[in-house]
Amino acid sequence: MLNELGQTEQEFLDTYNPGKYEKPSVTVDVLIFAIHTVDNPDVRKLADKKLQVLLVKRGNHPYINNWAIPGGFVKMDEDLETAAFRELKEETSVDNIYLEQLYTWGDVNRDPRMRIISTSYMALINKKNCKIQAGLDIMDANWFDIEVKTIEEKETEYTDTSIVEKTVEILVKTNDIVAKAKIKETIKVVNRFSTSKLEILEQDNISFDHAKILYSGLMRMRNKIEYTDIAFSLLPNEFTLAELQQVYEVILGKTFTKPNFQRKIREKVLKTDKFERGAHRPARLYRFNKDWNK
Amino acid sequence: MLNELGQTEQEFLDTYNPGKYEKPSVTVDVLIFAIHTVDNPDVRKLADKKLQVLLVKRGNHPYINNWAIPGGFVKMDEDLETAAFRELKEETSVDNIYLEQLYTWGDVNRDPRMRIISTSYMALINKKNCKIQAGLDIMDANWFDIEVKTIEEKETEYTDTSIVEKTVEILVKTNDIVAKAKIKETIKVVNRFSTSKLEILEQDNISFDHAKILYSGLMRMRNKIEYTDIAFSLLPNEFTLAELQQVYEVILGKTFTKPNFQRKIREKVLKTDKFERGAHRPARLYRFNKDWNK
DNA sequence: ACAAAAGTGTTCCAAGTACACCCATGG
DNA sequence: CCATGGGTGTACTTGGAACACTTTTGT
Repeated sequence: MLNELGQTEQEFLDTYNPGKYEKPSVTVDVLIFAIHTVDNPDVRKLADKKLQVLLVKRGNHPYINNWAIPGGFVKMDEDLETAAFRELKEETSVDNIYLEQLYTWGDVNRDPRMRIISTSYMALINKKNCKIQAGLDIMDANWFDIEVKTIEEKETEYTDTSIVEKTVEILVKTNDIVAKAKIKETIKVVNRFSTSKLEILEQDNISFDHAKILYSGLMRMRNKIEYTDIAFSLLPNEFTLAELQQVYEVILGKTFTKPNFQRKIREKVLKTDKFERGAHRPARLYRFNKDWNK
Repeated sequence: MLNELGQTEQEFLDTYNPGKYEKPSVTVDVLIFAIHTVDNPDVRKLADKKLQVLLVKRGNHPYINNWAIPGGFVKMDEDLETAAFRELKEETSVDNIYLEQLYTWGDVNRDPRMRIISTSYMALINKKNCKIQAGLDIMDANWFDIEVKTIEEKETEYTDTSIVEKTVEILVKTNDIVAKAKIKETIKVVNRFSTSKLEILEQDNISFDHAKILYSGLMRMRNKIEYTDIAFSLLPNEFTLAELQQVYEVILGKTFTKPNFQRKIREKVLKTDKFERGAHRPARLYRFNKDWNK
């Protein structure tokens, strides 16, 4: 089969010039989430749990000394997902993890250096399996507690259109570092078509559009925890039902009553014969039932 | 604030060389779905509905004369989403549409010409609003009926691992063109971690990895129709409940009973005073209730 | 009249929600 | 003994699935 120039496929490929056009750079950014357990000095009280994200400090312009989602350029000889795994390993050296592609961010001016298109991934890890390693050109890496607050929610109704504008504040912090951003989410419904848009209104100590990436990762997590297994990726192989409940609560930002929660997740777990140690009244340990959706 | 070389941000940006590393090309591919109504000569019988996708014929190597998802390179001065809208408009010239980012495909050897990373989008359109336009380097564009058949589903169970391998055949066809592919989906669960992989086993008359893109678009559609509004994007502003039911059935590949379906979508629609015309027994027209989830 | 589709009601079951209660244990 | 959390049962409500039935209209 010949093309319009009378070339065979081999001839076409041999003369093809891939450098003809200017190209954007491509990076991967990996949101690494974990649950942090805050041990309580009073044994009778339950240990608290917090949702955390791993951020790295930028060592160069732009956003020098601000915090960013770990990531880097995709190499020419590695798949996109391989690049994400590589970035993840450079930070955490985990063996077995959950990694999911989230979204690709491609606005023209996301990065002041040049056109960069970035595919974001989300990793959920069990903190006991990982040690944070400082990367090469990274000055520092740290786990940040996450707080999301809705500041304002406004709805405007027209005949065939409705616009919902929601302003949220994302705050991430360690014991002595704070970074934050104010984000506006606009959901517009015109007739039967809905569109959604994210904007950064203001930000402090957070780099690029990373607050948007973090926010959309959190929202994806909230959605997926309801109908998938992802909660278990944040826990060790064996866990108590109270721990599992805490994970659901900290991600969804709401509370459940114990009997109802246990019925809700009944099919997703299997009893073991083991019990936790060192607690007030040791609770039974459970493990994930991989056949729950059959 | 100075970096390690003692540069200010402006100095850094002025001397920054974006061409240092080799870069992949970036494209967008837009899956354009629509519902086709097959009018029935017998007025007393209900018109049939089919799910269709718009494909274009490749005019050059590789995969010359095979069919492909419409798409093209992202320009340096346009956002990723803008590029997707541009591609969509080049094919359909629609005014108001649903467009959603699906997934970014970044395997090293997706394209024999060079390294291409492609972000796929999904558009759902109402066929009455669009005329197909042949693009510039496109020989032909056509609506294809879609059929998905599960060929085999095999499950292997180990102590801590289970592997589900599902083989499906995707067949797209017009009156005189057929293209098809066999795809294997592997879902592996190790302990509490699940991973999923798509492979093309064989394909005929379909270009690149586009069968994978089409398959994952179809699956996304099936998932989203259950908890979102997307079905309405495929219909005109006013529709009968039977039409809406047909859309659900054709996307999910299963049937509903009328009373149950109507209760299921009761909250999502609003009655109008109008009735359809020309039917055996004209049915009431409904429209989308944009406030259904309040 | 009858075929085909529009349109409505009733019953059953499963999953979620609210709430009430007893049991075990460290301080 | 009592605070704190572990563990269980019961009743109510909601949404889906199955099925039975009446009404309207072109041929």
